[in-house]
Parts: sequence; C-alpha cells; structure tokens
Amino acid sequence: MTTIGKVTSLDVAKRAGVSRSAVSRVFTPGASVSPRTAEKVREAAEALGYRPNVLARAMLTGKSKIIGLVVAYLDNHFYPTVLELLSAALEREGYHVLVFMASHTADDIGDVVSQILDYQVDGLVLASVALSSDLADRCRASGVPVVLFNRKLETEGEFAVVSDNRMGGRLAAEHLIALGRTRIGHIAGWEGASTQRDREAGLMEGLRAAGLGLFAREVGDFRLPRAKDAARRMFDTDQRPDAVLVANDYMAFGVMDVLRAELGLSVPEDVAVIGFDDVPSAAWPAYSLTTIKQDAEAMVSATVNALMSEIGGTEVVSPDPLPVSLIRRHSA
Amino acid sequence: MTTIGKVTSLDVAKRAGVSRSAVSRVFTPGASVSPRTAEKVREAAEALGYRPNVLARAMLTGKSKIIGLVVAYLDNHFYPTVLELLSAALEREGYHVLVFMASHTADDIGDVVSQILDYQVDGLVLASVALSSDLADRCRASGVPVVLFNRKLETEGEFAVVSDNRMGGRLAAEHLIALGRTRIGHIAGWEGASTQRDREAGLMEGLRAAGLGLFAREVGDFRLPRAKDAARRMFDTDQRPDAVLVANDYMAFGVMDVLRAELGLSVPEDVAVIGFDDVPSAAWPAYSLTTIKQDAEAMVSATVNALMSEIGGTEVVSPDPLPVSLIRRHSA
DNA sequence: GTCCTCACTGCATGCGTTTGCAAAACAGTG
DNA sequence: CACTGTTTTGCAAACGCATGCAGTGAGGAC
Repeated sequence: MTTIGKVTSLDVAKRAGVSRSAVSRVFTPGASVSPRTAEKVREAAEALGYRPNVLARAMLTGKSKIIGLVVAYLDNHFYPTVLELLSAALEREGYHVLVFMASHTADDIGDVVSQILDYQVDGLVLASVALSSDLADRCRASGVPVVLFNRKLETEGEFAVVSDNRMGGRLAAEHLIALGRTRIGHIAGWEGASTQRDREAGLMEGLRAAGLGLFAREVGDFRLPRAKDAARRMFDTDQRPDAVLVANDYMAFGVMDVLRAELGLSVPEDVAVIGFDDVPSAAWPAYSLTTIKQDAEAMVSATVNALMSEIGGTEVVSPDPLPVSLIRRHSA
Repeated sequence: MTTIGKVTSLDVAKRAGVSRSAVSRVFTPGASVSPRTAEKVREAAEALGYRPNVLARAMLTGKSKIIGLVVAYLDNHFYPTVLELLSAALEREGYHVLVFMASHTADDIGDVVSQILDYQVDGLVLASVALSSDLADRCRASGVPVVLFNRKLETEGEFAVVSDNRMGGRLAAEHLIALGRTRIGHIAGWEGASTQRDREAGLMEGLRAAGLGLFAREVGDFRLPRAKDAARRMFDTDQRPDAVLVANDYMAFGVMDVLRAELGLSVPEDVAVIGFDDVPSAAWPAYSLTTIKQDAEAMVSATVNALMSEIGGTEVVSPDPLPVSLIRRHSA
C-alpha cells in the first residue's frame, strides 16, 4: 500500500488509534511500550509505509547520524579503499558518510569544513588533508569530534590515526640496504604532510644506521604527474640511484612507468623501487611492487572506535601509530 | 569570537537588535531585507560564528540539499572517478553526497534505499546497482528523483544515464577485425547488467557483420578474481582466441595479468585485449590498454542536470546513450 | 497636508520528531 | 475492596528555522 507523499507519525498514530508519542516510542529502542500497542503501531506503520524522518529526529536529539568525510584524492587507490571500509563500518553502527571533496588547494578547507558543520554532522574525518590549527579550534568549538586520518598535527590535542610511518621508512631503508643497494634516493610526497615527514625521517634514520646518506631526493607532492617528473629528474642522468623509496604506491607506479617505459631501465635490476600503502594494485604482476603496508582496516577501525567513543561522550586520546609491515614483491 | 555550543538565529537576532525573521531573510537569497539590517545581521552572525542549520531548514522546506549515492564497487577505478566528479559537480550546485555501499548481494538494495530515503534526500543516484522494478516504484512513490547510472532498466520510466554500450561493443569488434583477428573471445561482466548485455550485443553485431561468430566466452561478473579465472579457462588451452573483449578495464587488467604473468603470452602479439571504460590507469604504460572510452564527465554532467531539473519540478526523460570512442593503445 | 504605494519588518505558525511529566491503567497485596 | 507500586500512555513543549500575513514607516504624487 504505497502512499504518495509524506506519511508522518501522526498518520500512523491515528490509524493505530494511539498517540504520536506511542509510535515514536515504538521506533525508539528501549522505550516503554506495551507489546500490544507496539504490535498495532508496527502494523499501521507497515501498511502506510511509515519510517521515522531522520532529519526531524536529528533536530530534536542533536544527533544526525551522519559523519562528514573530507577527502582530497580519490585517484590514489588507497582512499577509495578507505572510503569503502569506512562507509561499511559506519553503516554497521547506524551512521552514514557525507562526502566532501577538498580541492587540492589547501586554503578552501575552511569553507569545506564550515559547510560540513552546517549539516550538523556527528563527527568529522579528515582524510589526507592538512588542518590549520585555527580550523581545528573551530571544529572543537562546534563540539564535533574530528579525527585526522593518515595525517597528524604537530600540536597535540587532535585525535589522529596514523601508521607508524617512521618505522615504515626505516623498514624500507633496511630492506634496500640488505639488498646491497647503496645509492638510495627518495621521491617525496607533499612536504606539508606529517606522513611524508615521518616516512622520510624513518628512511634517513635507517640510512644513517648503515652509515649511508640520501643519494638523491625529489618531490612528487603525492600527485602522479609530479612524481613522474621527479623520477625523470632523478634518473635521467649518469649518476643515478640504484634504489628509491617513493612516498606512496600511487606515485611509485608512475615512477616505475618512467623507469621502464621511458628510460628503459629495469626494476629491480637497475633500480629497486619501494612504495608505501600496499594498495590492491601493488600486488598486480605488472608492477608487483614491494611496499610498506598500511593496515587500512585497522586504521578505519581505530577511526570508527574513536568517533563512537567521542560521540558517546568519552574523551579519547590518540593511540600509538599502527604497525606497518614490509611486503616483499619483485620491485625490490 | 568562537562561541561554544549551538548559536541559533535567535542569538544573532538579539545581538543585531532585529527579529529572527530578519536574520533568516538575510540568509535566504532573494528575500526582502534592507541593506542596513542585512549589514547588522551579517556582522552579528560573523561575530557569533552563526551559520544556518541545514537540517532545520530542510525540515521546513522539505529540501535537504543532499543527494544519496548508492554504489557497489569502489575497487573498479571507474567509480571513484565518478564519485569525485559527481561530488564536485553537486557541490557546485549546493548539494552534497551521502554515500551508501551496496553489498554485492543484490537483495539488500531494498534496505539500503529505505535507509537513504530516511534521510529525506532530494535525489538518488544508483551507480552500477540493479534496481528491481518494485523498488523503482517505491522510490517514485516517495517522490524522490532517481537516476540510474551506468545501468538501465528494460522497463522504461526510470531515468538512466548510460553510454552507447552497444556501439562500444561494435567499435571493439570492428577494431579487432581490422587488426586481422579472427578468433575473438569475450569475457563478460555480470549478466544481469544492461551494460553487459549491450556491450556484448554490440560485439556480436560487429562480428556478425564480418561473418564471424564468438570464438569463446566466459563470465567474469565484473569482479577481479572471477575475471582472472575466466581468463585461465579461456586461454589455458591449445585452441585459444587471438583477441578478447573484456567487459571493463578493471577486469581487463586482471586478464592481462593472467595472460602475461601466468601463461607467458604476449599482448598484443599472441592476444589482443580491449577493455571498456578508459579508467585512468588504462593509460599507464604497464598496461597501455586499448579500450572503449566512456565519457565519465558527460555522464556525471547528464546525471546532475537531470537531478536538478527534476528537483526543480521539470519532468525529464532519459537522453540518448552518450557517445563512446575507441582509444587505441598498445594492447590491441 | 493627505493619501497611496511599496519596501521592510515582526508575529505567529508549522515542519516531524522526542521526551519530561503527570494522569491512567494495571497488577499485586493485605 | 482499598491501597500501593509499577508500567504504559498522552499532553505539550521543545528543536532551529522559513514564510504568509499584517503592520510600520518612508517616500512620492497630488
């Protein structure tokens, strides 16, 4: 019996011969309703096709059951994976994800966040976007829990879920060194990102421990074309590195393309390549990219737990960085 | 002056010495307000950090400014691209995207759609999900414009934006034939999808026009592992095809992996491979996949136009399928 | 100066819910 | 049956905003 137009709790109430409150209670888990009226209401609701209006409920309770996600890159396959995981995990908790694309320019993030807050989101996750500290203040002032995903702020206070990027960089260094490589280069991501800085710091640490220094360095800004340019600059020369750590898998694919298709070098014989993230396509034979794996599931899980706790009123503090691991494939 | 907690239009009104209506009107484009009060209000709002509550406005006006998107696959890079485009385009119109993951099982789509409708979305786009016709009815009954993306329903009536998949299949066939290939196979996607059926129909049409038939056929269901299995079945034999049209790029990558890495065949010498979609990674040299390009921008643009029109009250009818084109690279 | 017009403004109502409070129903006890 | 304790239920008041309607004032025409 599909009814056109809005059917409200009042309609259901009338049909079931009860009050609006009664029908509201039937749809509120844990409210006091007799089985008999519950039955009547459910029946009427079914017949009319009634479902509570989430927005109206949101107004009253202040809980919208929506989580804002702002994300900058979707071309880097790591983030679609995260989105899929995150959305699924939140759905399990009764929440849904409102997506906001942050243009790559960093300064309109303020606008974006404002827009999100207009929707009265119950939580906010900022994936791979830099959050200025006054913006962080604004969020906190609005009382919305925010978690930084894959980025952390130097100033403590914001909840951030990150992998142990430093350890990742170190693992990469150690692996390359164990392979006998000595001229090790680094193609960096955007230098404003903590993620980048930590990965590079770990790399340097590992090199230093073996008495080595960085052989070459270029910046790829986490963007594919820039990464390819960086690779050209770094490798189209006589004195080239025999190994390179690229700041993420996505850029690493571009680097490998340049190496093999443009410069005729072979990986790993001429140059060993290590990426970071372990996106699904890193396992594809065409690249078979050795990489430092970030555990996306664990990261998402930490994110969701934090959100749920904070929404529940529990103050929560950033956990230790999540463990990473070296995935050995054929590129190094 | 960051104020903690909610600041409502009443707060602003008080501070500006006007009524709530006035501040409401200031934030409603096209309402009648004198420049002087507008100024006062804007100032007060600024000072208090006031922004209208979208949800409250939604209740009153019935327009939530949110569009629901249900999407099944995010591992196929075509859809992240679409999401990014769609979100950006809708943001330009003042809308935002609420994402719902449809598990791959087809039957819980009903639940998902119900949940979406609970949020009073202004529109609904179903990307790559099959919509049963009674579900379509429910959507229409709720008065929410829905557009099917990259799928169409045999029964007219739903707005669907699709490429000219049939033509695409035909172009692929013609190209392979022009290349002198005669033993042409097809690795199909999920057979319940109109997209699949149309692509295959086009392929058959093209073959028939050249007096050929399909040399081999397997089903890959739009999933990577299935596609690889399909490739193994099709090619691990003496009598193998010398060309194959794979129903989308994502599967084509898997097929190429099997061909080259597992079976030691070379592409295109031993087997020519054509994909469908032209996802960004199809251009990567490691695959250099010849493919039939779907114009994602045009598809998104058509989607947004349709939504905006329908929301504006204009009944709108499905356009012709959008043009596709053959992108020649090295895999065929 | 009077009257009319018109641009503004405030009041009050309503959007579809939830929820504290108090009345009502019910069950149990002596 | 009277009385108490426990559910269950309805009333009414929010939540934050938009908007029709009536009213205020200013400006123009005569």
